[in-house]
Amino acid sequence: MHVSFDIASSLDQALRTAAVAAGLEPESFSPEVRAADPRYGDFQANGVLAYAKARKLNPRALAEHIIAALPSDVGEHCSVSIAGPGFINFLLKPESLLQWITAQDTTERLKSGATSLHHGQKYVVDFSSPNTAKQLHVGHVRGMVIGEAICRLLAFCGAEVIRDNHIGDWGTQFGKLIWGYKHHLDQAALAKDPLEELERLYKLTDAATKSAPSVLDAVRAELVLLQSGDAENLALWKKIIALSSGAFTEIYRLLDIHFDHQLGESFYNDKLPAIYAELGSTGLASESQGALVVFHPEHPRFKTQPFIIRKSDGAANYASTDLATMLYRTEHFHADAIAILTDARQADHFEQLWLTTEKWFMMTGRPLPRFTHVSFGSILGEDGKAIKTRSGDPIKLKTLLAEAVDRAFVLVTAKAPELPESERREIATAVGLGAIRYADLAQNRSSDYIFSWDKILSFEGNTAPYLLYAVSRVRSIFRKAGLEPNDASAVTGATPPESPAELALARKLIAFPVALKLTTEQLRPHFLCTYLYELAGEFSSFYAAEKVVVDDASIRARRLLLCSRTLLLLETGLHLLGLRTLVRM
RNA sequence: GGACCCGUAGCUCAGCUGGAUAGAGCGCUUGGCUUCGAACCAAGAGGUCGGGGGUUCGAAUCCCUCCGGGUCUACCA
Repeated sequence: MHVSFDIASSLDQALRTAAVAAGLEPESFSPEVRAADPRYGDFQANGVLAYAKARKLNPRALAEHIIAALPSDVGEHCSVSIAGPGFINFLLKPESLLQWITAQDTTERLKSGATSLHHGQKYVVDFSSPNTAKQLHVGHVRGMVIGEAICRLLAFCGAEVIRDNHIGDWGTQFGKLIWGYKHHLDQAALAKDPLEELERLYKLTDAATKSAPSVLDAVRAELVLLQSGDAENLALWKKIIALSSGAFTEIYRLLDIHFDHQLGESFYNDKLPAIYAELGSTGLASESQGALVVFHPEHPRFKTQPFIIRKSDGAANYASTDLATMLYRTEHFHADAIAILTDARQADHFEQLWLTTEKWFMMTGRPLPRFTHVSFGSILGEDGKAIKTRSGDPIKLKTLLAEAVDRAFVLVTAKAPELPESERREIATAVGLGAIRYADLAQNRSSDYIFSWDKILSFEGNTAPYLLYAVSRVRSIFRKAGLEPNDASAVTGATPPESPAELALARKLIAFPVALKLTTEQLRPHFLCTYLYELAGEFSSFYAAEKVVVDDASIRARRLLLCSRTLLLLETGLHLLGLRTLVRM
């Protein structure tokens, strides 16, 4: 065993080797190496317990055998012990901690270490995917920031990532928009603020369809006309798309969100007849109440709840286009994995989509990619209900982001009035946008979360300001010492960590790969957030306990080394999450 | 009715595919700046992990059941 980037994996390998030598059945032994509670060591292996249990063996005795068979170099790097019912604990020697920390000296080095996690896999990530002609609001932000973070993380870990913004540019809302445009357009308002006017038309028509069935029929007719290629409706459609995409781009730029493709629903329009035909000929789809639907008899609910792939009026819906999208991503992009980000309320739809796709691809002999519906909960107000403005409308994303920056500016000005205003503005932008972003990432995406300005802008706790503050403190040390953080000469001659605070920080540093692995395997960025927060915490404790710039050259070098790598991991991690870091704040 | 998500300290949340004495932050109590940034750090109090069964060496985690909250459930996405 050498001190590799991913020590847990090295230990896993060593344990598997030892297990074979000790006479275990290798295919049924999984070492289960994980980061340990610091009280017990750096890593622990729990797999012996399960193996012994299944065979009614004494787990401690079995652990003894495995340890005795471990490759000899494991012992050079860590002390190994058995504890409790049969845990194997590994405590890295300070010299080995130093070796890892010294080696991980640049973002590129970290990336090359992380590459093995998802090397060779091609991911299509579908995120943001707003509806055309509606403004982005607070409900869109979580998918945007989680999606961007997931893309960056997967790419960092070696995957080839294709980012696709699957814009809703073809659905029923266009029936409404076109009908509204034809009957109630206010030209002056359109010239002044196109999105406001389009939104007004949409709301007006939507309300009208609910009170007058004849309007609903008219709206549906407009959609059918559009989807069958009517020239007038097509021209209107193009105009509406152009107006709204400009507004999206503005926000994407502000939040540093990027796409390789924007293949909206309309892109799949000409591919739909083939889908209907295939699903019909394989027998998966059938006619019901005039619509083309798919039932899943083996499923408790979807045996009676249909997946409607073509509406009774012949128009497409999002099941139609999503099926075409699955096919296109498989055949054209050759995706190994597809991840679609939407809020959890669409879980039914994606479960039906996947069940249908599995059967369809199986019956037609197509390769089946992995699929993950990366769902997430809603953002709630402090009253625990869906967050809204006083008038009951959703909060516009533009407004929310502007308020975040404004609030951060007030805080920055209070704490650092001596900085020039331009710099305070810059800091406020990074802190304000970072706070919104981090709040969306730090909590497990499965649950709803309660939005609170005071909480996300606090300098205490698991927040963006706390992490950015830690970064600026490390930078300050180097600035005061007249050094660059990545200056190798400042850290040459570093001795292994010694004091409790040094050791605790060193041990947190080496756990970075575990956090990356968890995050990208489960597509849950909060694992990385938790890790970075704990790292910043260990740094703060270390900083309070030990003076870094001391006279003794070797002590100074080893503490500067710890600072340098803390900075590297914090900045790398925060950038992967999409946050901008600061030199001063 | 059915399905899915959630229920952990007063509040907001972690707890990594069953592991060691369940952890943070806020709030509360107390201590620490003439010393690299105190927007910080250290210490303390605070829990029947919604209730009840079960599976086993071991359960916040898995199974069953009940309670409470949310979401979805045929032509919106």
